[in-house]
Parts: sequence; structure tokens; C-alpha cells
Amino acid sequence: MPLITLPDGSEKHFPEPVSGFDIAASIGSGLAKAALALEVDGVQRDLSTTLSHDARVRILTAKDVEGLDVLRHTLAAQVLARAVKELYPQARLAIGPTIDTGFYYDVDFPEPISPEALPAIEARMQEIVAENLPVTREMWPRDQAIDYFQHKGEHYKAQIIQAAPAEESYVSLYRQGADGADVFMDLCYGPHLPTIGKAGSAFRLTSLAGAYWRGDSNNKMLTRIYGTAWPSEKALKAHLRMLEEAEKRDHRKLGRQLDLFHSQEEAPGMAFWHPKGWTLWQQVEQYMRAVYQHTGFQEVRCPNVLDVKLWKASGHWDNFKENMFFTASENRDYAIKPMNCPGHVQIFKQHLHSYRELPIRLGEFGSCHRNEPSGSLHGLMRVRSFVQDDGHIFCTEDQIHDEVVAFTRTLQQVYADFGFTDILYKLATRPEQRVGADAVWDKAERALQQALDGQGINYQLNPGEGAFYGPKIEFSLRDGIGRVWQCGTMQVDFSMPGQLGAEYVAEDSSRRTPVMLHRAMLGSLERFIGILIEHYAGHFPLWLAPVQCVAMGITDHQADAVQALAGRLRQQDLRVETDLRNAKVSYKIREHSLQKTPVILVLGNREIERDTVTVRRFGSNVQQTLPVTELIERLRAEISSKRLPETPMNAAA
RNA sequence: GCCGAAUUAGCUCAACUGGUAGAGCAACCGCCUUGUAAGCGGUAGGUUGGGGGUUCAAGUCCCUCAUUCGGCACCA
Repeated sequence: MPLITLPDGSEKHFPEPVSGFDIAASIGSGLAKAALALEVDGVQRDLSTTLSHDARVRILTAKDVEGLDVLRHTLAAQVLARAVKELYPQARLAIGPTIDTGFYYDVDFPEPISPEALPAIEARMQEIVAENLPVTREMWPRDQAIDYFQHKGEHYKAQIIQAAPAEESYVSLYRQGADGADVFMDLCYGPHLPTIGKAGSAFRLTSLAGAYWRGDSNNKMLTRIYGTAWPSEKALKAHLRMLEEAEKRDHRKLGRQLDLFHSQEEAPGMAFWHPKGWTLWQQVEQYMRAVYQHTGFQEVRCPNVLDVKLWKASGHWDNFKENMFFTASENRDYAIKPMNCPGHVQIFKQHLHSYRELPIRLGEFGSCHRNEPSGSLHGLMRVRSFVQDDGHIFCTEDQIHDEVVAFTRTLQQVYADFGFTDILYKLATRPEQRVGADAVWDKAERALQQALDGQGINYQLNPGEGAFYGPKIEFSLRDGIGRVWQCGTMQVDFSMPGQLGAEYVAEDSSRRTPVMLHRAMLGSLERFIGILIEHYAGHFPLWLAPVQCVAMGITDHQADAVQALAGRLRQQDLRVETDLRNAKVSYKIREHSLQKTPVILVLGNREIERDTVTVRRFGSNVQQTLPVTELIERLRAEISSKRLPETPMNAAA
């Protein structure tokens, strides 16, 4: 007779086999109502599952990540799928999994459908939920299931079963409706909600998109219907608000509004940086230049155009020629550099190095071009022309560990300085298409792993995601509205130095090939600045703000004093603009507030008499009058702290 | 690259089933000398993304190219 152990450690004896319903009901009627599925010894099961043996059981509700996932799964696989089949009987269903915010279903429609079709499908979904039919699991012999789906024309489902491991002789199907009802039935691992009504109504269909069958671009493109689903209307609304917020922060929109950059048809995937955007860029670049200096890097600069033979030797031609730009002159073929590393190897090779000199660290802010597929371009986030905080470390195998540790520590500080404190780590190991012997890969992967483990860092393993020349650690940060961006990278490369002929003289005076570490913290500066814009919603901390202060008078009688004040502040390295237009103060305040200028300085006759200035911070309507010398002191302190003011009112003013 | 959608004044957007392209903001010119998120008046601004076609007539329908957006695939 089963002994059920609950997550809090309590135990319940049952005289006979029990279902998940019974267990939930035995704990409380509220839970019985909220229960969506079970977790039995760590495996998700239907609530109807009968347990006859001892087990650790967790009742899943929409409050659990897993319970919500079951809800979303049922919405996709039972509700959306059924609605689509009822409205489009000729449509063929492929797969319908869950995602972070909801679910999608890939469907092969005989005729393309347009986004206008979504409201009707969604309305049908609501009706299906309201019908509240039960959902039950059935185990079918594999061949019988294949026949069933093939007979119905659902050949994608048949293919899915055929692709399953041969030893699985039964597959599970979920039937909607009472015993044997022929309302809707689909292949699914489950679990599902016990009844459709438990899905609730906090869901929306959000968009349509193309998606390749099985994610392979050689296959047919299906239509993907995206939906979002939440435990409550409130949570749904919160999610929709977050999307609105993300839209408001969109760096493309803010880039235009704040006059930071633009792009135009003639240069797809490349940014034109305007004065303010370039000022922001320079803050980032100069900061990273200082980081290079503090961490033993020497900055270099290599040509943008190099003979293709170099790219053939490095392996890039074989792997990436489709995505490179080329040019030719006097019967020689050149490539526009897609990365800096081969150039850095050329610099390394200009001298014969002793092992005593290693590690040699070279850094560059060189412009790289990659001919990214047109469909992948996205604002500053994915561009064809970019600059990385790119560095290469030439070292011995023994030095890898310490270099990785030092890099990780610096990266944490750098991210914190930019306002990011939540960092995620991934270790990506050997891909299928690669160069180098397995023994070398073993060594490289181990070195990275030990460096992470040694620092007590939790990381996720990403098998098969390494670069063709070596494994890598990927560093991601979480932004102000919870999105994760991969920025930093540390890659071990045992191949390229040898292929490009780099070597050093070891203790025993033999010639050896150095290891090369490819590393970047911000990645593409374009993209990182895009992330910064969205993270801060254009409201940059003082040290990054393109224009830190704007100074204005009440009337044009104060113009000279405003100019003089601006001059004084500029002497202190503050970025100051003046607004001497003949307009009301409130008009100018509004404009500079929309521009998110952090500090607005107003001079009237009162201030001029006492050498004071009235300060208004972005985000606050508090005015504070203080001596100019004190203002300078406070602003300089805020800049060196690199932080946003705790509350706008207490900052600098 | 693939699927779908979009492209109208500097910006944000209108223009019913084909029938004279408009508004707000910005710009420019005046007036106002102004104390913390929009003072008042006036002026100018467009080959409706490019090219082709259908039609008496095209922003609107068709074809094509480009770019952008949402995804997919790719991402050294």
C-alpha cells in the first residue's frame, strides 16, 4: 500500500492505490481544485495517474513553473491544435511545445493564413476551454498509432513516431472528451491537464511566423502560431505590460528619439553614429581601453583588408566564406576582415618569443565585417559591421587556467560597472564540424571547466555549441527587464596559432606552438550599446550620458552667465550643452526631459548674484539651488561611482 | 537565405469598397522676456520606398526589386 512522501517531508499512508486527485484532495480542497498535474519521483505525470507504490509526490499547480508548463502544453497541444483543425480541416499538425512565455504550434496549412485569422482561432480556443472536456491518456501500439495518423493524413505525427527509438513499442495519445469520444486526439508525451477548463482564459495568440519542420532549413517551412499563457489574467496583463515596456525601450526607437544613430537603405546592417551616439560609444570604448591597460593587454590595430590566403590558412574561408565580404585588386583577392585574430597572430609572429614573455595579450577595437544573412539583421543587435572589445592571449597550456580566472573576475567587475549584476555562465563543448584532435579538445574543455569550478561558479553545459577551433565559455547578463543577453566569451584555440605558424621558444629551447585564447567581454560594441540603451531605457547613468548637463537661463538676459557656467563645467570634463533659445523655461525643461538629459541647470538673476545654480534631475521635479563648486563636486563623485542616483531627488541636487 | 507583414512630410500617424494626399509635433519667420514637462500667430514642407503593369483614373489592384518589422535557419 503506497506511502506518499510530500515535498515538505510529511508522509501519507493510503490503504489502497491512489490517484493524484485523491492525494491532492487528502491535503485540502483548495489544492484539489488547483491541482493540474503530478511530479512522481521527479517525473511529471497526469493527475489521474494511479500510484500503487511508495513515491515522492509533488502536486503541481499553475503557481509552479512545471504546473504552468503543463497548462501551456495543454493549451497548445489540445486547445490550439483542436481549434486549428476545426477551422482548417485540411491543416496538418506538426509540433506544439511550450516556451518561456507560452507556447507555439507548427502547422502545415494548405493555404497560407494571415494574422487576421488569429482572433477567430483564439475565440474558438476560448469556446473549447469553456466546454471543459476531460483529457485522458491512452497507450497505443506504435504501428497502430502510425497507421492511425497516416490514415488521418497527419503524416508529421506519423514521422515523429517513426523517429522515436525503436524500443518504444507503445506511444501515448491524449483523447479529448468522454470515453472513446472522437472530438480530438493527438500524439503527446504528456502530461496534460485533467480537464481542458483548467487552462483558464489568461492566454492570447500573439503572432504568426514561419518555421522549418524539425528546425532544418532544408525542410518545408511551416506556419508557427505563437501564444502566451499565464496562471491568471493579472499575470497575463503583467506580461503584456512587459512587452509594452520592451517596445518603449527599443533601442531603434530610442536611437532615433535621442539622436544617437541611424541606419539607411544604402548600408543595411550598418550604423551611422551621430554625435551623441558616438559620445556614448566613446565612453564605452575608453572604459574598455582602460580595462585593457589594467589587465596587461597591449592595444594594437590591424588592416581591415587581408589577402584571402590568410583566411584559407586560418580555416575561416572553409567555414565562413559564405558570410564574408570580398574585394579584389590587381589580380589579388582580399577579404574584409570578419575578425581580428589572424591579424594578431601576424603581430605575434613578428618577433621570436621566449616562454618567459608569455602570456602575451593583444587587444584591438578593430572594425569587422560579416555578411550576415539579410533575415538575421536586427537594429544594433545583429549587424554586418561591428567592433568588438576583442583580445587574444598567447600563452602556454599551463597558463590557461589563470588567464580564464583573471578574465572572469574582470568581467564581473566590468558588467557591474555597466549596471549588470546577474551573470549567467555556459560552457560550450566540441561541435560536430571542428578542427583538431579529440585529445586536444579534451584538454581544452577540461581547462575551462576547472577554471569555472575553481571559482565556485555555477554554469550550464552546452554540448556541441563550441567554435570550430575550440571550446568556449559564454557569459550572459540579465538586463533591467529580465532579458538575457550573451555578451562575453572565452575561447580556447589550439589550432589557429599552428595553422598560421605562430611559435615560441620553450625552456628546453625547442620551438612550440602557443595556445591562443580568444576573449571579449562586451562582444560587439554596437550590440552592447543597444543593450545598454534598452537596459537604461535611454536614461543613462551620468558617466555614460552623451549630454550630462544642459544649462539655460530664465530669459536671454542670463545668456552670458549660462555660457560662463557651461565653460566652467566643461573645464571639469563635464559634457554640457547650453539652451539659449528664446523660449519659456517650462518649454525647455520639457524638451530636455524628453531627451532624458540627467542634469538640468537653470540660472536666473538670483543664482547669478550668489554664484549658485538651480538643479533639476531627470525623473524628479525637485529643484535645489546650490553653489557651483558643490555641484561640480557632486557630479564628479557621481560619475566616478558609475551608478544611477538612488533616488533622483537625492542625487547631486 | 526562408515564411508572413509593412514602407505616406524630419517624427508619429490619417485618407470608406480605386475618384483632387491630410493632421499633430518638429522646422522656418514674427510677436511675447518668460522661474521648472508644451505661450500666440504665420510660412513652408510629398513623383505616397524604387521600377514596371492594369485602368478614363492607383497611396489604394497586379508583378518585381530594395529596405524594415515578427519569427525560422545561421551566428567564427
